[in-house]
Amino acid sequence: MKFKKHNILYLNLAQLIQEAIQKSTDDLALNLDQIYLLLSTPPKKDMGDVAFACFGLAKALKKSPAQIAQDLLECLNESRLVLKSKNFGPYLNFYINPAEFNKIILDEILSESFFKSSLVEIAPKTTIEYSQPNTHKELHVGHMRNMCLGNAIVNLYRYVGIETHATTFPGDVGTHVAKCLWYYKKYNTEQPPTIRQGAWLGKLYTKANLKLEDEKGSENEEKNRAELTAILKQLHDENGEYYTLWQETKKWSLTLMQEVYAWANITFDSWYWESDVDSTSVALINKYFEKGLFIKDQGAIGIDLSDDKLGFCLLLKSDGTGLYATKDLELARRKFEDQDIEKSIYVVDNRQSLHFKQVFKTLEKMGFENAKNCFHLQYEMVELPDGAMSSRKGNIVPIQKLIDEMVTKIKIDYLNKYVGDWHTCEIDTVANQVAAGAIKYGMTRIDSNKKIVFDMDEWLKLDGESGPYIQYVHARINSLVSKIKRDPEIQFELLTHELESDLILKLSKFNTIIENCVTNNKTHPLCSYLYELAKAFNSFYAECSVLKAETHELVQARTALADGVAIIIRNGLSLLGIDAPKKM
RNA sequence: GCACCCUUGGCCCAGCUGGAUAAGGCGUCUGACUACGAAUUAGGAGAUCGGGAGUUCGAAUCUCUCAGGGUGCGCCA
Repeated sequence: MKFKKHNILYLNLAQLIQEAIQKSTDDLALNLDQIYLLLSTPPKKDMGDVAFACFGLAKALKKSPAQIAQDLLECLNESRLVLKSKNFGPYLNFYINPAEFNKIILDEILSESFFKSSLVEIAPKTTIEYSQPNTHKELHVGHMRNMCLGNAIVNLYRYVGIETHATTFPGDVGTHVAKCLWYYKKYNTEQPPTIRQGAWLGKLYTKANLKLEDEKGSENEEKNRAELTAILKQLHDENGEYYTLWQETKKWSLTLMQEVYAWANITFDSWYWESDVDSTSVALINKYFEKGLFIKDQGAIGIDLSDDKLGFCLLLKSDGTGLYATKDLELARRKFEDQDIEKSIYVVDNRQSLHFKQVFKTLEKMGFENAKNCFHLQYEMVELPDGAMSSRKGNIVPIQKLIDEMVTKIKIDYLNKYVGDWHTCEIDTVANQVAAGAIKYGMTRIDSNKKIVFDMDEWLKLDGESGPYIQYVHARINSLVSKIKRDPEIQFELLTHELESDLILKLSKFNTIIENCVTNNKTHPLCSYLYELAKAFNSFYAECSVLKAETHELVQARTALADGVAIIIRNGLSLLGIDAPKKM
């Protein structure tokens, strides 16, 4: 995808520099794109607001970068956006003219037109698949990372103007289901609870595993295996008591997923169930086997990808049934053909790296043109301090446990003071919004290729760099802004304090940060940005009084600035799937 | 054995599409509230960016190599 040059300041300065280069030499013409990309931020405020590094021109001009910076300085035209320019060694730095810049940026943000235009020039229609939980298992904080990441990426893609289809692919078939039902029918003595049956079911799955593990090597091992095979056959043939039980219990798991999605405010444009692609995926493989693309080896069917250094990809077991890759091929076919998409993104943890390489390569060999536009967006796992989480072993932190503890903690530590003052339901709403802020920010703020070691006590601490810190700034601004009646005309040029211009410059970079997130499929740059913005506001707030500013006009201008910060925060948090409460 | 990912102050983490003095958070030490909402803020101490080599005018950033940690590699999903 290709982005427009949407940063007004950078575009303006790039044009200015281009003119200066043309004026100073005939030998060299840099295009606007190149100059635009060479602009950066100086390390210190007193060195200017934007820097142009001249190193790249040195070779072509046969002059030192420092000399070039000086020469360019002399050739610079006037610009209303630039107060002054100065060379610092090899850098040509610009000081923004607040009289002009403040108004351009804040007008756009306050009218919200800043967020409305598409940032991309070319945008392939994209499907993003995320959240592939298994039924009959409990959702844990590892699934939460996937959901938060996937949802934020979808939001970011849509924000920049890419037509995006969000889809999910839950696993409702397989041996894990058989194990769970086996235990339920034969050994469970408890009555299913009336609420959260899905979580209870997940615990049965763990018990089933422990029992099977326990009886390994005993006289029961063979019997257990035979029983599981029989259950799988019933599920496959779609009849029998286990099939009925499967239908019932699958609903419980679905309810669990829907509760969590509803809490996290996540929706999908389509749901693909694994059971749904099961039989057609086998047919698909057989079709291509007959065409001669796949080979039979030791009774099983697969594709030899060793020429591509991807080993052998097994597609049909010797009993004729499919595997994970089998279903992913059929699912990909449906996405390409049913949804008419050009690009396909899979948000799945990095253990599946080889799997997706094999699937994408196989799709290519099957003749799908868009196979080259498939992308595995991988992320590292969420682990516990004593190692990996495993539903099989039962050492997991369930999502609902995290949510419950977080909500409770927020009510006790922060919202208790409003009891009697606010409606109970209002406290409840805000507690959930703040909990979501903490959890979603926590899940998206770390680079996706770093693992997260989950420690409940650490997560419940809400100070420092956190979602609630940013939400708090928003709430505080909301309270501030509501105290002032706004004039129709604001004198933005009055905002000349260092902390004010710093804030405005940061605000202007919002879309550039988003561009960075989308090009790299990352969420953490947006998190860092919002935190830095919130922090910069707090510094401003501590130093510059808004309500007690010296003049009426300055009160107005600062209020408008604060409002602009709140608007950026609100929009930025919403891309992370986080609400910004008006009070908290 | 092969492949991929990670390694930055006591702990966590940003910077990695090469550039100016490596940015934050937690913890720690010292200050600021009868408040424009302290879920806040001002400041101090704390880093040979895992080791080594190379490319470059310039490397936390790119290449190679070594070490440590993690993950994956045909009948689970």
